[in-house]
Amino acid sequence: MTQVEKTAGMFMPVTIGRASEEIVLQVEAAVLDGRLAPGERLPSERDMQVQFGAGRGVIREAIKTLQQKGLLEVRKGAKGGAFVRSLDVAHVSESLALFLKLHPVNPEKLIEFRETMDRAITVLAIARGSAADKAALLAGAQRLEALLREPEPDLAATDELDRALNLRLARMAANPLFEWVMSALQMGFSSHDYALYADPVFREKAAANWSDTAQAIAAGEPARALSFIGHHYVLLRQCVESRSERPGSVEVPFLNEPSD
Amino acid sequence: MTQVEKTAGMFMPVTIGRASEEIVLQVEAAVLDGRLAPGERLPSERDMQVQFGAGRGVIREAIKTLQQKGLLEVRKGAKGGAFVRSLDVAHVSESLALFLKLHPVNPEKLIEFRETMDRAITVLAIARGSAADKAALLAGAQRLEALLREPEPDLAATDELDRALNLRLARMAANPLFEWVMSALQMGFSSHDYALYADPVFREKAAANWSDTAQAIAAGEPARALSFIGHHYVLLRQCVESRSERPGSVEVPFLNEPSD
DNA sequence: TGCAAGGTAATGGTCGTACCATTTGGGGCG
DNA sequence: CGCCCCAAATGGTACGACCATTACCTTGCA
Repeated sequence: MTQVEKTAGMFMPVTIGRASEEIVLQVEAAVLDGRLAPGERLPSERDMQVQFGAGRGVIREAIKTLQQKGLLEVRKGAKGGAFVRSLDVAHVSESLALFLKLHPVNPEKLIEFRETMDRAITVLAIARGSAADKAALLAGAQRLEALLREPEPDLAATDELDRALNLRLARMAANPLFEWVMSALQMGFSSHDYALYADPVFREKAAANWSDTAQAIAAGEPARALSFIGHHYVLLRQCVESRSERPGSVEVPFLNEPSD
Repeated sequence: MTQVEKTAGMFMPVTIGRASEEIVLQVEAAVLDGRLAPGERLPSERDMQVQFGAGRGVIREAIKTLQQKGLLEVRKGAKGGAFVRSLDVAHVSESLALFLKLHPVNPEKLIEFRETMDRAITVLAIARGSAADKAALLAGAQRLEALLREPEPDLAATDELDRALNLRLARMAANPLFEWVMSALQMGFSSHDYALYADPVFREKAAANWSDTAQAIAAGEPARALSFIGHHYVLLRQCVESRSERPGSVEVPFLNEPSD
């Protein structure tokens, strides 16, 4: 390594307390104030071992922490190493999603919250979404409807498409905070919509309603769109309530284990 | 360790891919489906080394990751070890704060999101909040107004009180999701509010408006309350815009470092 | 000359061992 | 009976070795 490291002198040997925490703080500070930009590469573990005056295990633990924080991305092999990463909103959503998985909420509360978000997002998306976005949303909704009208719908595929559509809609709102929350909600719980599409009674109505909603959005008709959204959540509430009336598997209602 | 570990047979030796990731997944799964409850202690690193059939470094890296996720808390010394922790919303806040530091979102987006939440919360709080809650909210708002009318207001105190009022309002909505999301975003908001209360021009109006809002909520008048909330955000927008017009200290606008 | 195959060096991933630092708890001594 | 000190448990750190993967370069063949 004859090439001069940019990070030469950027880091101080650690002396106090938990060494790895100290390293995390130093690197994090360097990223936050721009001394390290996204895409830049940190020295190799063995070089940092020298710069920080610490053992390699400590360096690796610090990198692991920073990786988990979403600040670093690690590639192996020659020209590999730890690279500064531009933290994306999905990472923050994961954090919230994990929290939500550990704190089960009443389905009604979840529906209430989602409906609130959905209404706000829809209005914003109509105002800000591009024509291409709206066309794509409509096409997706119609594809979802087609999938759901098949005699034996692929629920995994429809669930996935439903998620993608919701996420696209949130993105059209052009406000990362809405995107963050919706994305977290999707990661945190998902089986409501899944259940909605699982029931053949609700499936068709919900599918048609999605298309209607997308059409209203594409046409720039917020009032119509909000009506359809209201309809969607009426269906969802009916579906959830009808399931909770039936005994059996009521105890663990809406948290699906990501079984792998 | 003659005592039988509860975790005996709970974990499988790792064989595939990145070993530490595999361990993280196994422990996370155990926590998520309740096999490991908050407060419980995992085996010692040396024991897990045997259970997972991996080196100690790998175990430690997995623990570090889980610690960073907020799922574990590590204590050293005898009777120490890794303990399952009940993930709190503050952890999500940290994650979001880091994101906001790296991707400063337009203050307008922040305000937009918050206004949406606030309107929904207000309507719910009026419908569901107890009389005692409403009285306490009103009393707090009036105390805030009194504090802000002093010639030299204690901005730290008013900021704290404002925070408490917002949190109380969110709690009155009786939907934990609103409360969590508002909590997670508190620190993104706080410097805006700080600016609002720091400016003597806006201070008085905002203070009076808080009281008006609380009064409308206490009186069960949603339309009035929403009008006042609209007024609040008009003020906030004016304040932010007037600050962004003035050069100087615009670079570091709204995130205050939680220095500890 | 061009391209493909194999070698080589850089680098993260894993393992093992040894030792240090901290905390708990109990046993011995006053 | 109470205080102090030592021993055990356990996380924290260091060092060294080797493996696996990857990018790059050299060599040799067409």
